[in-house]
Amino acid sequence: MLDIRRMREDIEGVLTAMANRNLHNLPIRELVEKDDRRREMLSRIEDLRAQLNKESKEIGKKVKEGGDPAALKAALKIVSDEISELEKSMRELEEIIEADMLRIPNLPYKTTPIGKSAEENVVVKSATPEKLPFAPKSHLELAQRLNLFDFERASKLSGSGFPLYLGIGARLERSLWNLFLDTHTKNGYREVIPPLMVNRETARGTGQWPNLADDMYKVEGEELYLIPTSEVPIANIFRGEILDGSKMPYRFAGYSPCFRREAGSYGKDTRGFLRVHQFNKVEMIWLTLPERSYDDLEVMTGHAESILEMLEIPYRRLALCSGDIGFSSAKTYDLEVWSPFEQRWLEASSCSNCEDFQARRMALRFRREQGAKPELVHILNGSGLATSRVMVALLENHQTEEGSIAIPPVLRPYLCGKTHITIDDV
RNA sequence: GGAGAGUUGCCGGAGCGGUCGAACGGGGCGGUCUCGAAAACCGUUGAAGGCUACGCCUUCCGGGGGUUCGAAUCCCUCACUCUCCGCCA
Repeated sequence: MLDIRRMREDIEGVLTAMANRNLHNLPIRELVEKDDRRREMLSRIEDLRAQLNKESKEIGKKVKEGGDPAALKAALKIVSDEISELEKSMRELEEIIEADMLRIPNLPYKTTPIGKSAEENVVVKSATPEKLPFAPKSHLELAQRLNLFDFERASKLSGSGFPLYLGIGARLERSLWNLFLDTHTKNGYREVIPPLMVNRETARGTGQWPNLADDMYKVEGEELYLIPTSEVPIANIFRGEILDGSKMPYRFAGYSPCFRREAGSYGKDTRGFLRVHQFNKVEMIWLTLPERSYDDLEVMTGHAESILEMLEIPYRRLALCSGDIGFSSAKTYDLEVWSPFEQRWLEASSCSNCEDFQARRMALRFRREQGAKPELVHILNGSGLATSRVMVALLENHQTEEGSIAIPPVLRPYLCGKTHITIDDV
């Protein structure tokens, strides 16, 4: 959520920022007008209430002294009724204002490139993938040959887009998130296992609700959603609290399965692991100070990159343009891994600085020192990493001519020291 | 699933329908004392918003609604916590 004062002060700037997100019909001006009306009502109500409080105390005194307060009571009843009526109208207006405010996305940061769509994202750095000395197979073909996953039976169990890992495939998947978590804890992150279902308030805090609610699975008969990313529960851990600024940044790394309906994306990357309804991800969350959040974004993104380097997977980093960053983000880096079979880059991580956008929604604040005013926390989130996309790159980049997979040294301790995954492992 | 109890400020813990933003204790901060420290004593210590602002006003005692001139105090409702029973991983 944006600060409505920001809109009041710089309405043109906000409109321009939204235009850079390809949003041209947001009710910004209307919101400011509504807020004007809200403020008028508020000060009227406060005046009346001051009068009511003061004179109600007079009644108390009079009663104690044995006087008859009937006349005063009648007069105050009128004031009281007027307050009730005004409050009702103001509540209605506030609900309208909030409903609109919740649907206005964050402002892109000044270093976010201006652009309309993914084509205008800026490559910050990029590996030049070596060409394999043989015709590379797709991750699907490799996985089927080695019997790592079973997509057919998975769809029997749950429908399309659900993974079923088997044997060494399951073990490999688990070794990936173990490596990720171990790396993060070495880097000083605190490990988390969050709830996989969250209530509406939590989904609202990070910005999934109401705008992106249709992308989440909702539990029937309950006000609960399956998390689309563990960013949602982790970033909300301290919702409504005031943190100790001297202990910040707070950094968390959490593994969870992620559930996404992917409504409306049929036909796009639907084969194999590229787009699924359930995948595994380790998420990094920073609750940090405003003045350092952009430096922290670099550090956090570097942590995700270091894992790709350990796994010897070619990757590149993009700065997403204003038209492509997510709803809550002010600045986002995407990390993309190379698919030798498809000869293209695949998104494996997204690292964002949401500044105080989510913190304002969830009233998450910190205090620099005793007695200082609470300030809004800056929240960063980053995938570190999504195992399914990494799995695709791992299989395809480390395949051998015979169709086995060379295991990068860093992963071998998690796989009993094995150097290759071969058909014999089945 | 059944029965009961509770939810108050940084923490513990009072609270009669009428100066209750809230007694009391602890903690924190400041001060007196001291060579310093402890003890003791004194003071201070929540948030949000508004204003013809170094002062005043409004709101907040789990969330929401109601009764009333007036509610932390009464009523309804929801959420959560705890205890006992049942069931289970």
